[in-house]
Amino acid sequence: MSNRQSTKDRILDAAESLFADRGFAETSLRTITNRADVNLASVNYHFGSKKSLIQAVFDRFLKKFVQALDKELAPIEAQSESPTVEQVLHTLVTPLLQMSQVRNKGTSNFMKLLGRAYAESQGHMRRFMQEHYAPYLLRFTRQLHRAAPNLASNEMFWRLHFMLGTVIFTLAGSDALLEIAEADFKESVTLEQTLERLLPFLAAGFKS
Amino acid sequence: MSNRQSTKDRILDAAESLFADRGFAETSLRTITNRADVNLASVNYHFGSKKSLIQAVFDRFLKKFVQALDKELAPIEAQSESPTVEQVLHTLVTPLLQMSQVRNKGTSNFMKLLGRAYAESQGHMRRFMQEHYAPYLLRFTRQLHRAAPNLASNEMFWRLHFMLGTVIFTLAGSDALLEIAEADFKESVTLEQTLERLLPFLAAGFKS
DNA sequence: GTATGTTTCAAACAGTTGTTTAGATTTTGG
DNA sequence: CCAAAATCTAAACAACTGTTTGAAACATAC
Repeated sequence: MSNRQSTKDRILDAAESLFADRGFAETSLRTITNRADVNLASVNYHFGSKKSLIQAVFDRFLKKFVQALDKELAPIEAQSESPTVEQVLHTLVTPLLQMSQVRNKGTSNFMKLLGRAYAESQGHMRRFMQEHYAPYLLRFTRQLHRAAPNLASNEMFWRLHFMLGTVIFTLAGSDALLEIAEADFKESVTLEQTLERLLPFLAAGFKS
Repeated sequence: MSNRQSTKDRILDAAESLFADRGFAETSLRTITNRADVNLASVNYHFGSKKSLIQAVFDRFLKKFVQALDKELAPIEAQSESPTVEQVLHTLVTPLLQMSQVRNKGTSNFMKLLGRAYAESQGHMRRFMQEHYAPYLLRFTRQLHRAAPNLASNEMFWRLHFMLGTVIFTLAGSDALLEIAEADFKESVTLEQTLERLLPFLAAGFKS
C-alpha cells in the first residue's frame, strides 16, 4: 500500500531544496529531517554523514544530467561535418530542462548547488567533478573545438569559463528572475524561453 | 607610535577574506578574531552582531567601488554623442582593479562575496543592494541604454543579468583560474588581462 | 510460529556557535 | 594629574550543531 516515498528519497528531496536555498552549512540535519518528516538519526543511518548526504544530492543530479547529455552529444559526434557552436550549446537545453520536469525547481536547484559548490573553499568540489565527470566535460569541449577549430586552446579555456558563469549564475537565480520579469514586463516567461534567450548570448560571446 | 591597524580594521580585513573563502555561516567569529589577533568580544562591541559585521564588510567595498565608478561614468554622461557598448563596459575596469590594489585579492574577494550574497535566501541581499545602491546601477544602465537605444527593455534586463553572471562568476574564481591558466598554458596572466579578455565577450553577447 | 536482518526512534553525547557580562585597562579632555 | 569615557579582556551563557547509542518496531525467510 504505502505510496509514501522511501526515507532515503524523502531526505534527498528535502536536502536538495534546502541546500539550494540556504547553503550547506546553513542547513542543519534537523531542518532537513523535519521537512522530510523522518527521524534525525536516519540521515546518518542511510548516508553515513552530512558530507556524504551532500555528495548524494549531487550524484543524483549529475547522473541524470550526464545521461541526458550523452543522448544529445552522440548524434553530433557521429556526424562527419563539423557542428556549429549553436548546435553544440544546444545539447545543454534538454538535459537542463529535464531536471525541472522531474522535480519542481529542479534546474535552478541544480545550478544553485553547482554555484555554491564552485565557490567552496580550496576548489574541493572542482576536484571531485574533475575526477568523476571529466569524460563528459571533455566530450562536450571536443565538439566545441570542432565547431571552432582555429580558436587557441587558452582562449577556449577562458571563454568556456565565461559561458559556465553565465549559465550557472542565470539559471541559479532563474526563479527570482522569472518573477521579476513577469512583474515588470507583464509577459510570462518560461525557463525554456530563458534558455533560448541565453544561448545566442553565449554563442556570440564565444565567437567574439 | 602604534602603527598597528585599528581593531575595527583588523576585524574587517580578516572577516573579508574568510567570508570570501569559506562563506558566512562557515566562518565563526572565533576564527575571525583569531586571525585578526583581537578579542572575541570586540566584534560585538564594535559591530553589534555578526550580521552587522557582514554588512560592514560589504559597505566598505561598495563605497570604494561606486566612488570609483562615479569617476568613470561622469565623462561619458557629459559627452553629447552616444557611447559605445564597449565604452560603457570599460567603466567597470578601473573600479574593479582598484579593489586589488588596496588589498591583496581584493577584487576576487569582492566578487566572491557578491556571488555568495546573491545566492542567499529570499533575495534578501538583492533588496539591500537595490535600496542602497540603485542610483549607481541606474546610471550605468542608462548609459548602456544610450549605447543600444533600440534594444527592448525586457531584452536589456536579461542581457544585463547574463553579463552580471559572467563577471561575478569569472572574477570570483579568478585566483584559481589564473593559476590553472598559468600551469596549463605556461603564460602568466594578470587580472587586468582577464578583464580585457572578458569585456569583448560581454560586448559581443550583449549585441547578439 | 520463531529467528534474522533491516529500519526507525527517542535520548543523550561532546563540541561549537553568537552573544552577554562585569571587571580591568587604556585613552581622552579639562 | 584626574575623572570620565572608550576600549579591551576572560569567563560564562544558553542554544544549536553532527553524531552515536541501544532498544523498539518492522520486515523477511524458513
